[in-house]
Amino acid sequence: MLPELKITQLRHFVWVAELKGFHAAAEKAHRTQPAISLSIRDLENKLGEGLFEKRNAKTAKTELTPFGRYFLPKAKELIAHHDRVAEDMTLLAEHKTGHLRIASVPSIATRILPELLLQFVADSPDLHISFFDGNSDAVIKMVESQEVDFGIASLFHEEEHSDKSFTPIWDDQIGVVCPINHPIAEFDEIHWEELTQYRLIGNGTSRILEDTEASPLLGQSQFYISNMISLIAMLEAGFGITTLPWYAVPKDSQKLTFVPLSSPKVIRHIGIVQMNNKSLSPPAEALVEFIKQQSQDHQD
Amino acid sequence: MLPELKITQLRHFVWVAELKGFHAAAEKAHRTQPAISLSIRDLENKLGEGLFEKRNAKTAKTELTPFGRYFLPKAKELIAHHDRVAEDMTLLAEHKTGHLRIASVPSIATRILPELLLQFVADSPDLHISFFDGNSDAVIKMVESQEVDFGIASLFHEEEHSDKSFTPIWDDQIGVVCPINHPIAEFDEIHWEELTQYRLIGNGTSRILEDTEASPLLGQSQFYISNMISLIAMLEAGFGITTLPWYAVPKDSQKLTFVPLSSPKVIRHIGIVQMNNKSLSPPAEALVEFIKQQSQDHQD
DNA sequence: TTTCTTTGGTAAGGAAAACTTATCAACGAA
DNA sequence: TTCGTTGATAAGTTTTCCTTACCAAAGAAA
Repeated sequence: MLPELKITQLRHFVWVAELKGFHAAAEKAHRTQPAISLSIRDLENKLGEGLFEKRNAKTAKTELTPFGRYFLPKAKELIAHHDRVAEDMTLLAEHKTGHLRIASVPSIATRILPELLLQFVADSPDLHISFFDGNSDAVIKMVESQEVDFGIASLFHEEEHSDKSFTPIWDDQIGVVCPINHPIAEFDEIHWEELTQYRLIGNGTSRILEDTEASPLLGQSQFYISNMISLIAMLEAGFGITTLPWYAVPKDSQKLTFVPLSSPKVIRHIGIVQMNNKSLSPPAEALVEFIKQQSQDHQD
Repeated sequence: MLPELKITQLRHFVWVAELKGFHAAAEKAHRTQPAISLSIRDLENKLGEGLFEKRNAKTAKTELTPFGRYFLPKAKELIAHHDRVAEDMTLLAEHKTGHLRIASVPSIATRILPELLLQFVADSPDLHISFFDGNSDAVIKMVESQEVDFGIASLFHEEEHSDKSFTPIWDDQIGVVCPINHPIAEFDEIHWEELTQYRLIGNGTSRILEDTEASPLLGQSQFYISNMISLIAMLEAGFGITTLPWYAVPKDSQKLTFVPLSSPKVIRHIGIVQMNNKSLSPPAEALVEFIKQQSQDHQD
């Protein structure tokens, strides 16, 4: 019942009106002049009224009818609205804008994400990012409840989470962290049994060793420190040694060093967790791609 | 560079989203389901991002992606805006709304226009009308300066006004107005020379007779009254008689009667004056058409 | 389980819309 | 007058859109 006005037609109309000529408008539209003529005529038919003064008669200038004059600002507004929406959506699709929510385990959150996000955000000034951290279980829970677009976690058992998918990105090897002047600091790698003679401090990541041959180490620990800051302080004070995944070791520590465990060689796969049937928002998708790309580059 | 979103496509998208299905949307759009599928796919390609969750996979329900969810309200707004504009313009073209300015000579203004406008406005509740009256010269001036959309006037000499067009509507015959008990009230028509024996009052319309054989009458007039109300009062008081065009005679006078002049038979053509190269606004055009139609009907 | 029904996606052909080239008439300027 | 410009018009082609016919997947019912 209502006519369906095409944005293109409105543009033609506005151009003819503002450039005062069909030829000029045609050039601007990258069309030929008859195309514009027909487009305008069609628009006039749809609206049921002439937009320009009868142009076959002796009139020289292309001039709007009162009806056309009334229509012009409305057409311009509608075009502007359309362009605003189109631009918004395009920017969003190109992840230049939007809101991104992610959750990550602390190790990646502190060691990897900061500079990675910095790079990612560089050409997306309007992108808002909400960031949460927690252990892998917490991260997975947030993915499940869709509080976040995706999560970065380890300890992922596909059997228990058939509704989610896991894409491994980082291989995080467990090793021993000790002061640089500690005897084992010289080692290139170390066997778990060699640790028994030292004071081992347990921490939140220790349970990774639970199902390995090194599990006896866990019972041996006299100290358990869950807070990472405190743990590092204790280690730096020479209080003892601990096992940690590589990415959980502070990057710039002058006083600590990392020696990989050769046996058991425990590799913790950390990667991206997302819901299977939910596709990601464009910025989220873009970040995931960016992460994959970056980790690829770093491996080469 | 920016994609050009078609309103139709947006409608399809909104329908699929709100009716939660392509089939339902297809029915609403009076299209087949594949048409909707293709329309949505095209829209997705334009935006560069999926709007609905991948539907080939095991997902049952038609569900929006986050991107689609974000787009939905914007699409609805844009459609609403479009419809508002389309409706506005359609109403305007159908003269259901708008602003109409006309000028008319008093005779038509008082005798014809009131009930004619009443009829015309009946189905156009939002139509605003500005009305001016004046003698023919004044009316034509207002048309020239485009203060009014068109004018209703007589005394039109095409030679002097080649930039305007005149459409005669009413034929207004000059006659004698006298009290009903006056001797000439009995006549069916009258010759100008028969008037010389009575006291003739001149008025604003008298100069119509200037170029006719009856011009001697003008010099004979002892009284001249320009104001119509006063003139009528004088006539009703039996002070004398006058010549007037038929349409200038008060319609419902109980005390006066009109006797046409048979010689000279002076017919004053009253009609519509408008600019040649300016087309009328839709309501103006509609009123002109309405007037033509009405006068036609009344003649039959 | 198998079958039926519903979902939407895909392919191929045809109708409709949009655009092109070629041409025309009208007007203004040189 | 002639030329250069305006936009309208006709005919034909390209592109877009839509249709019919068919398919695969998944949920419901037998």
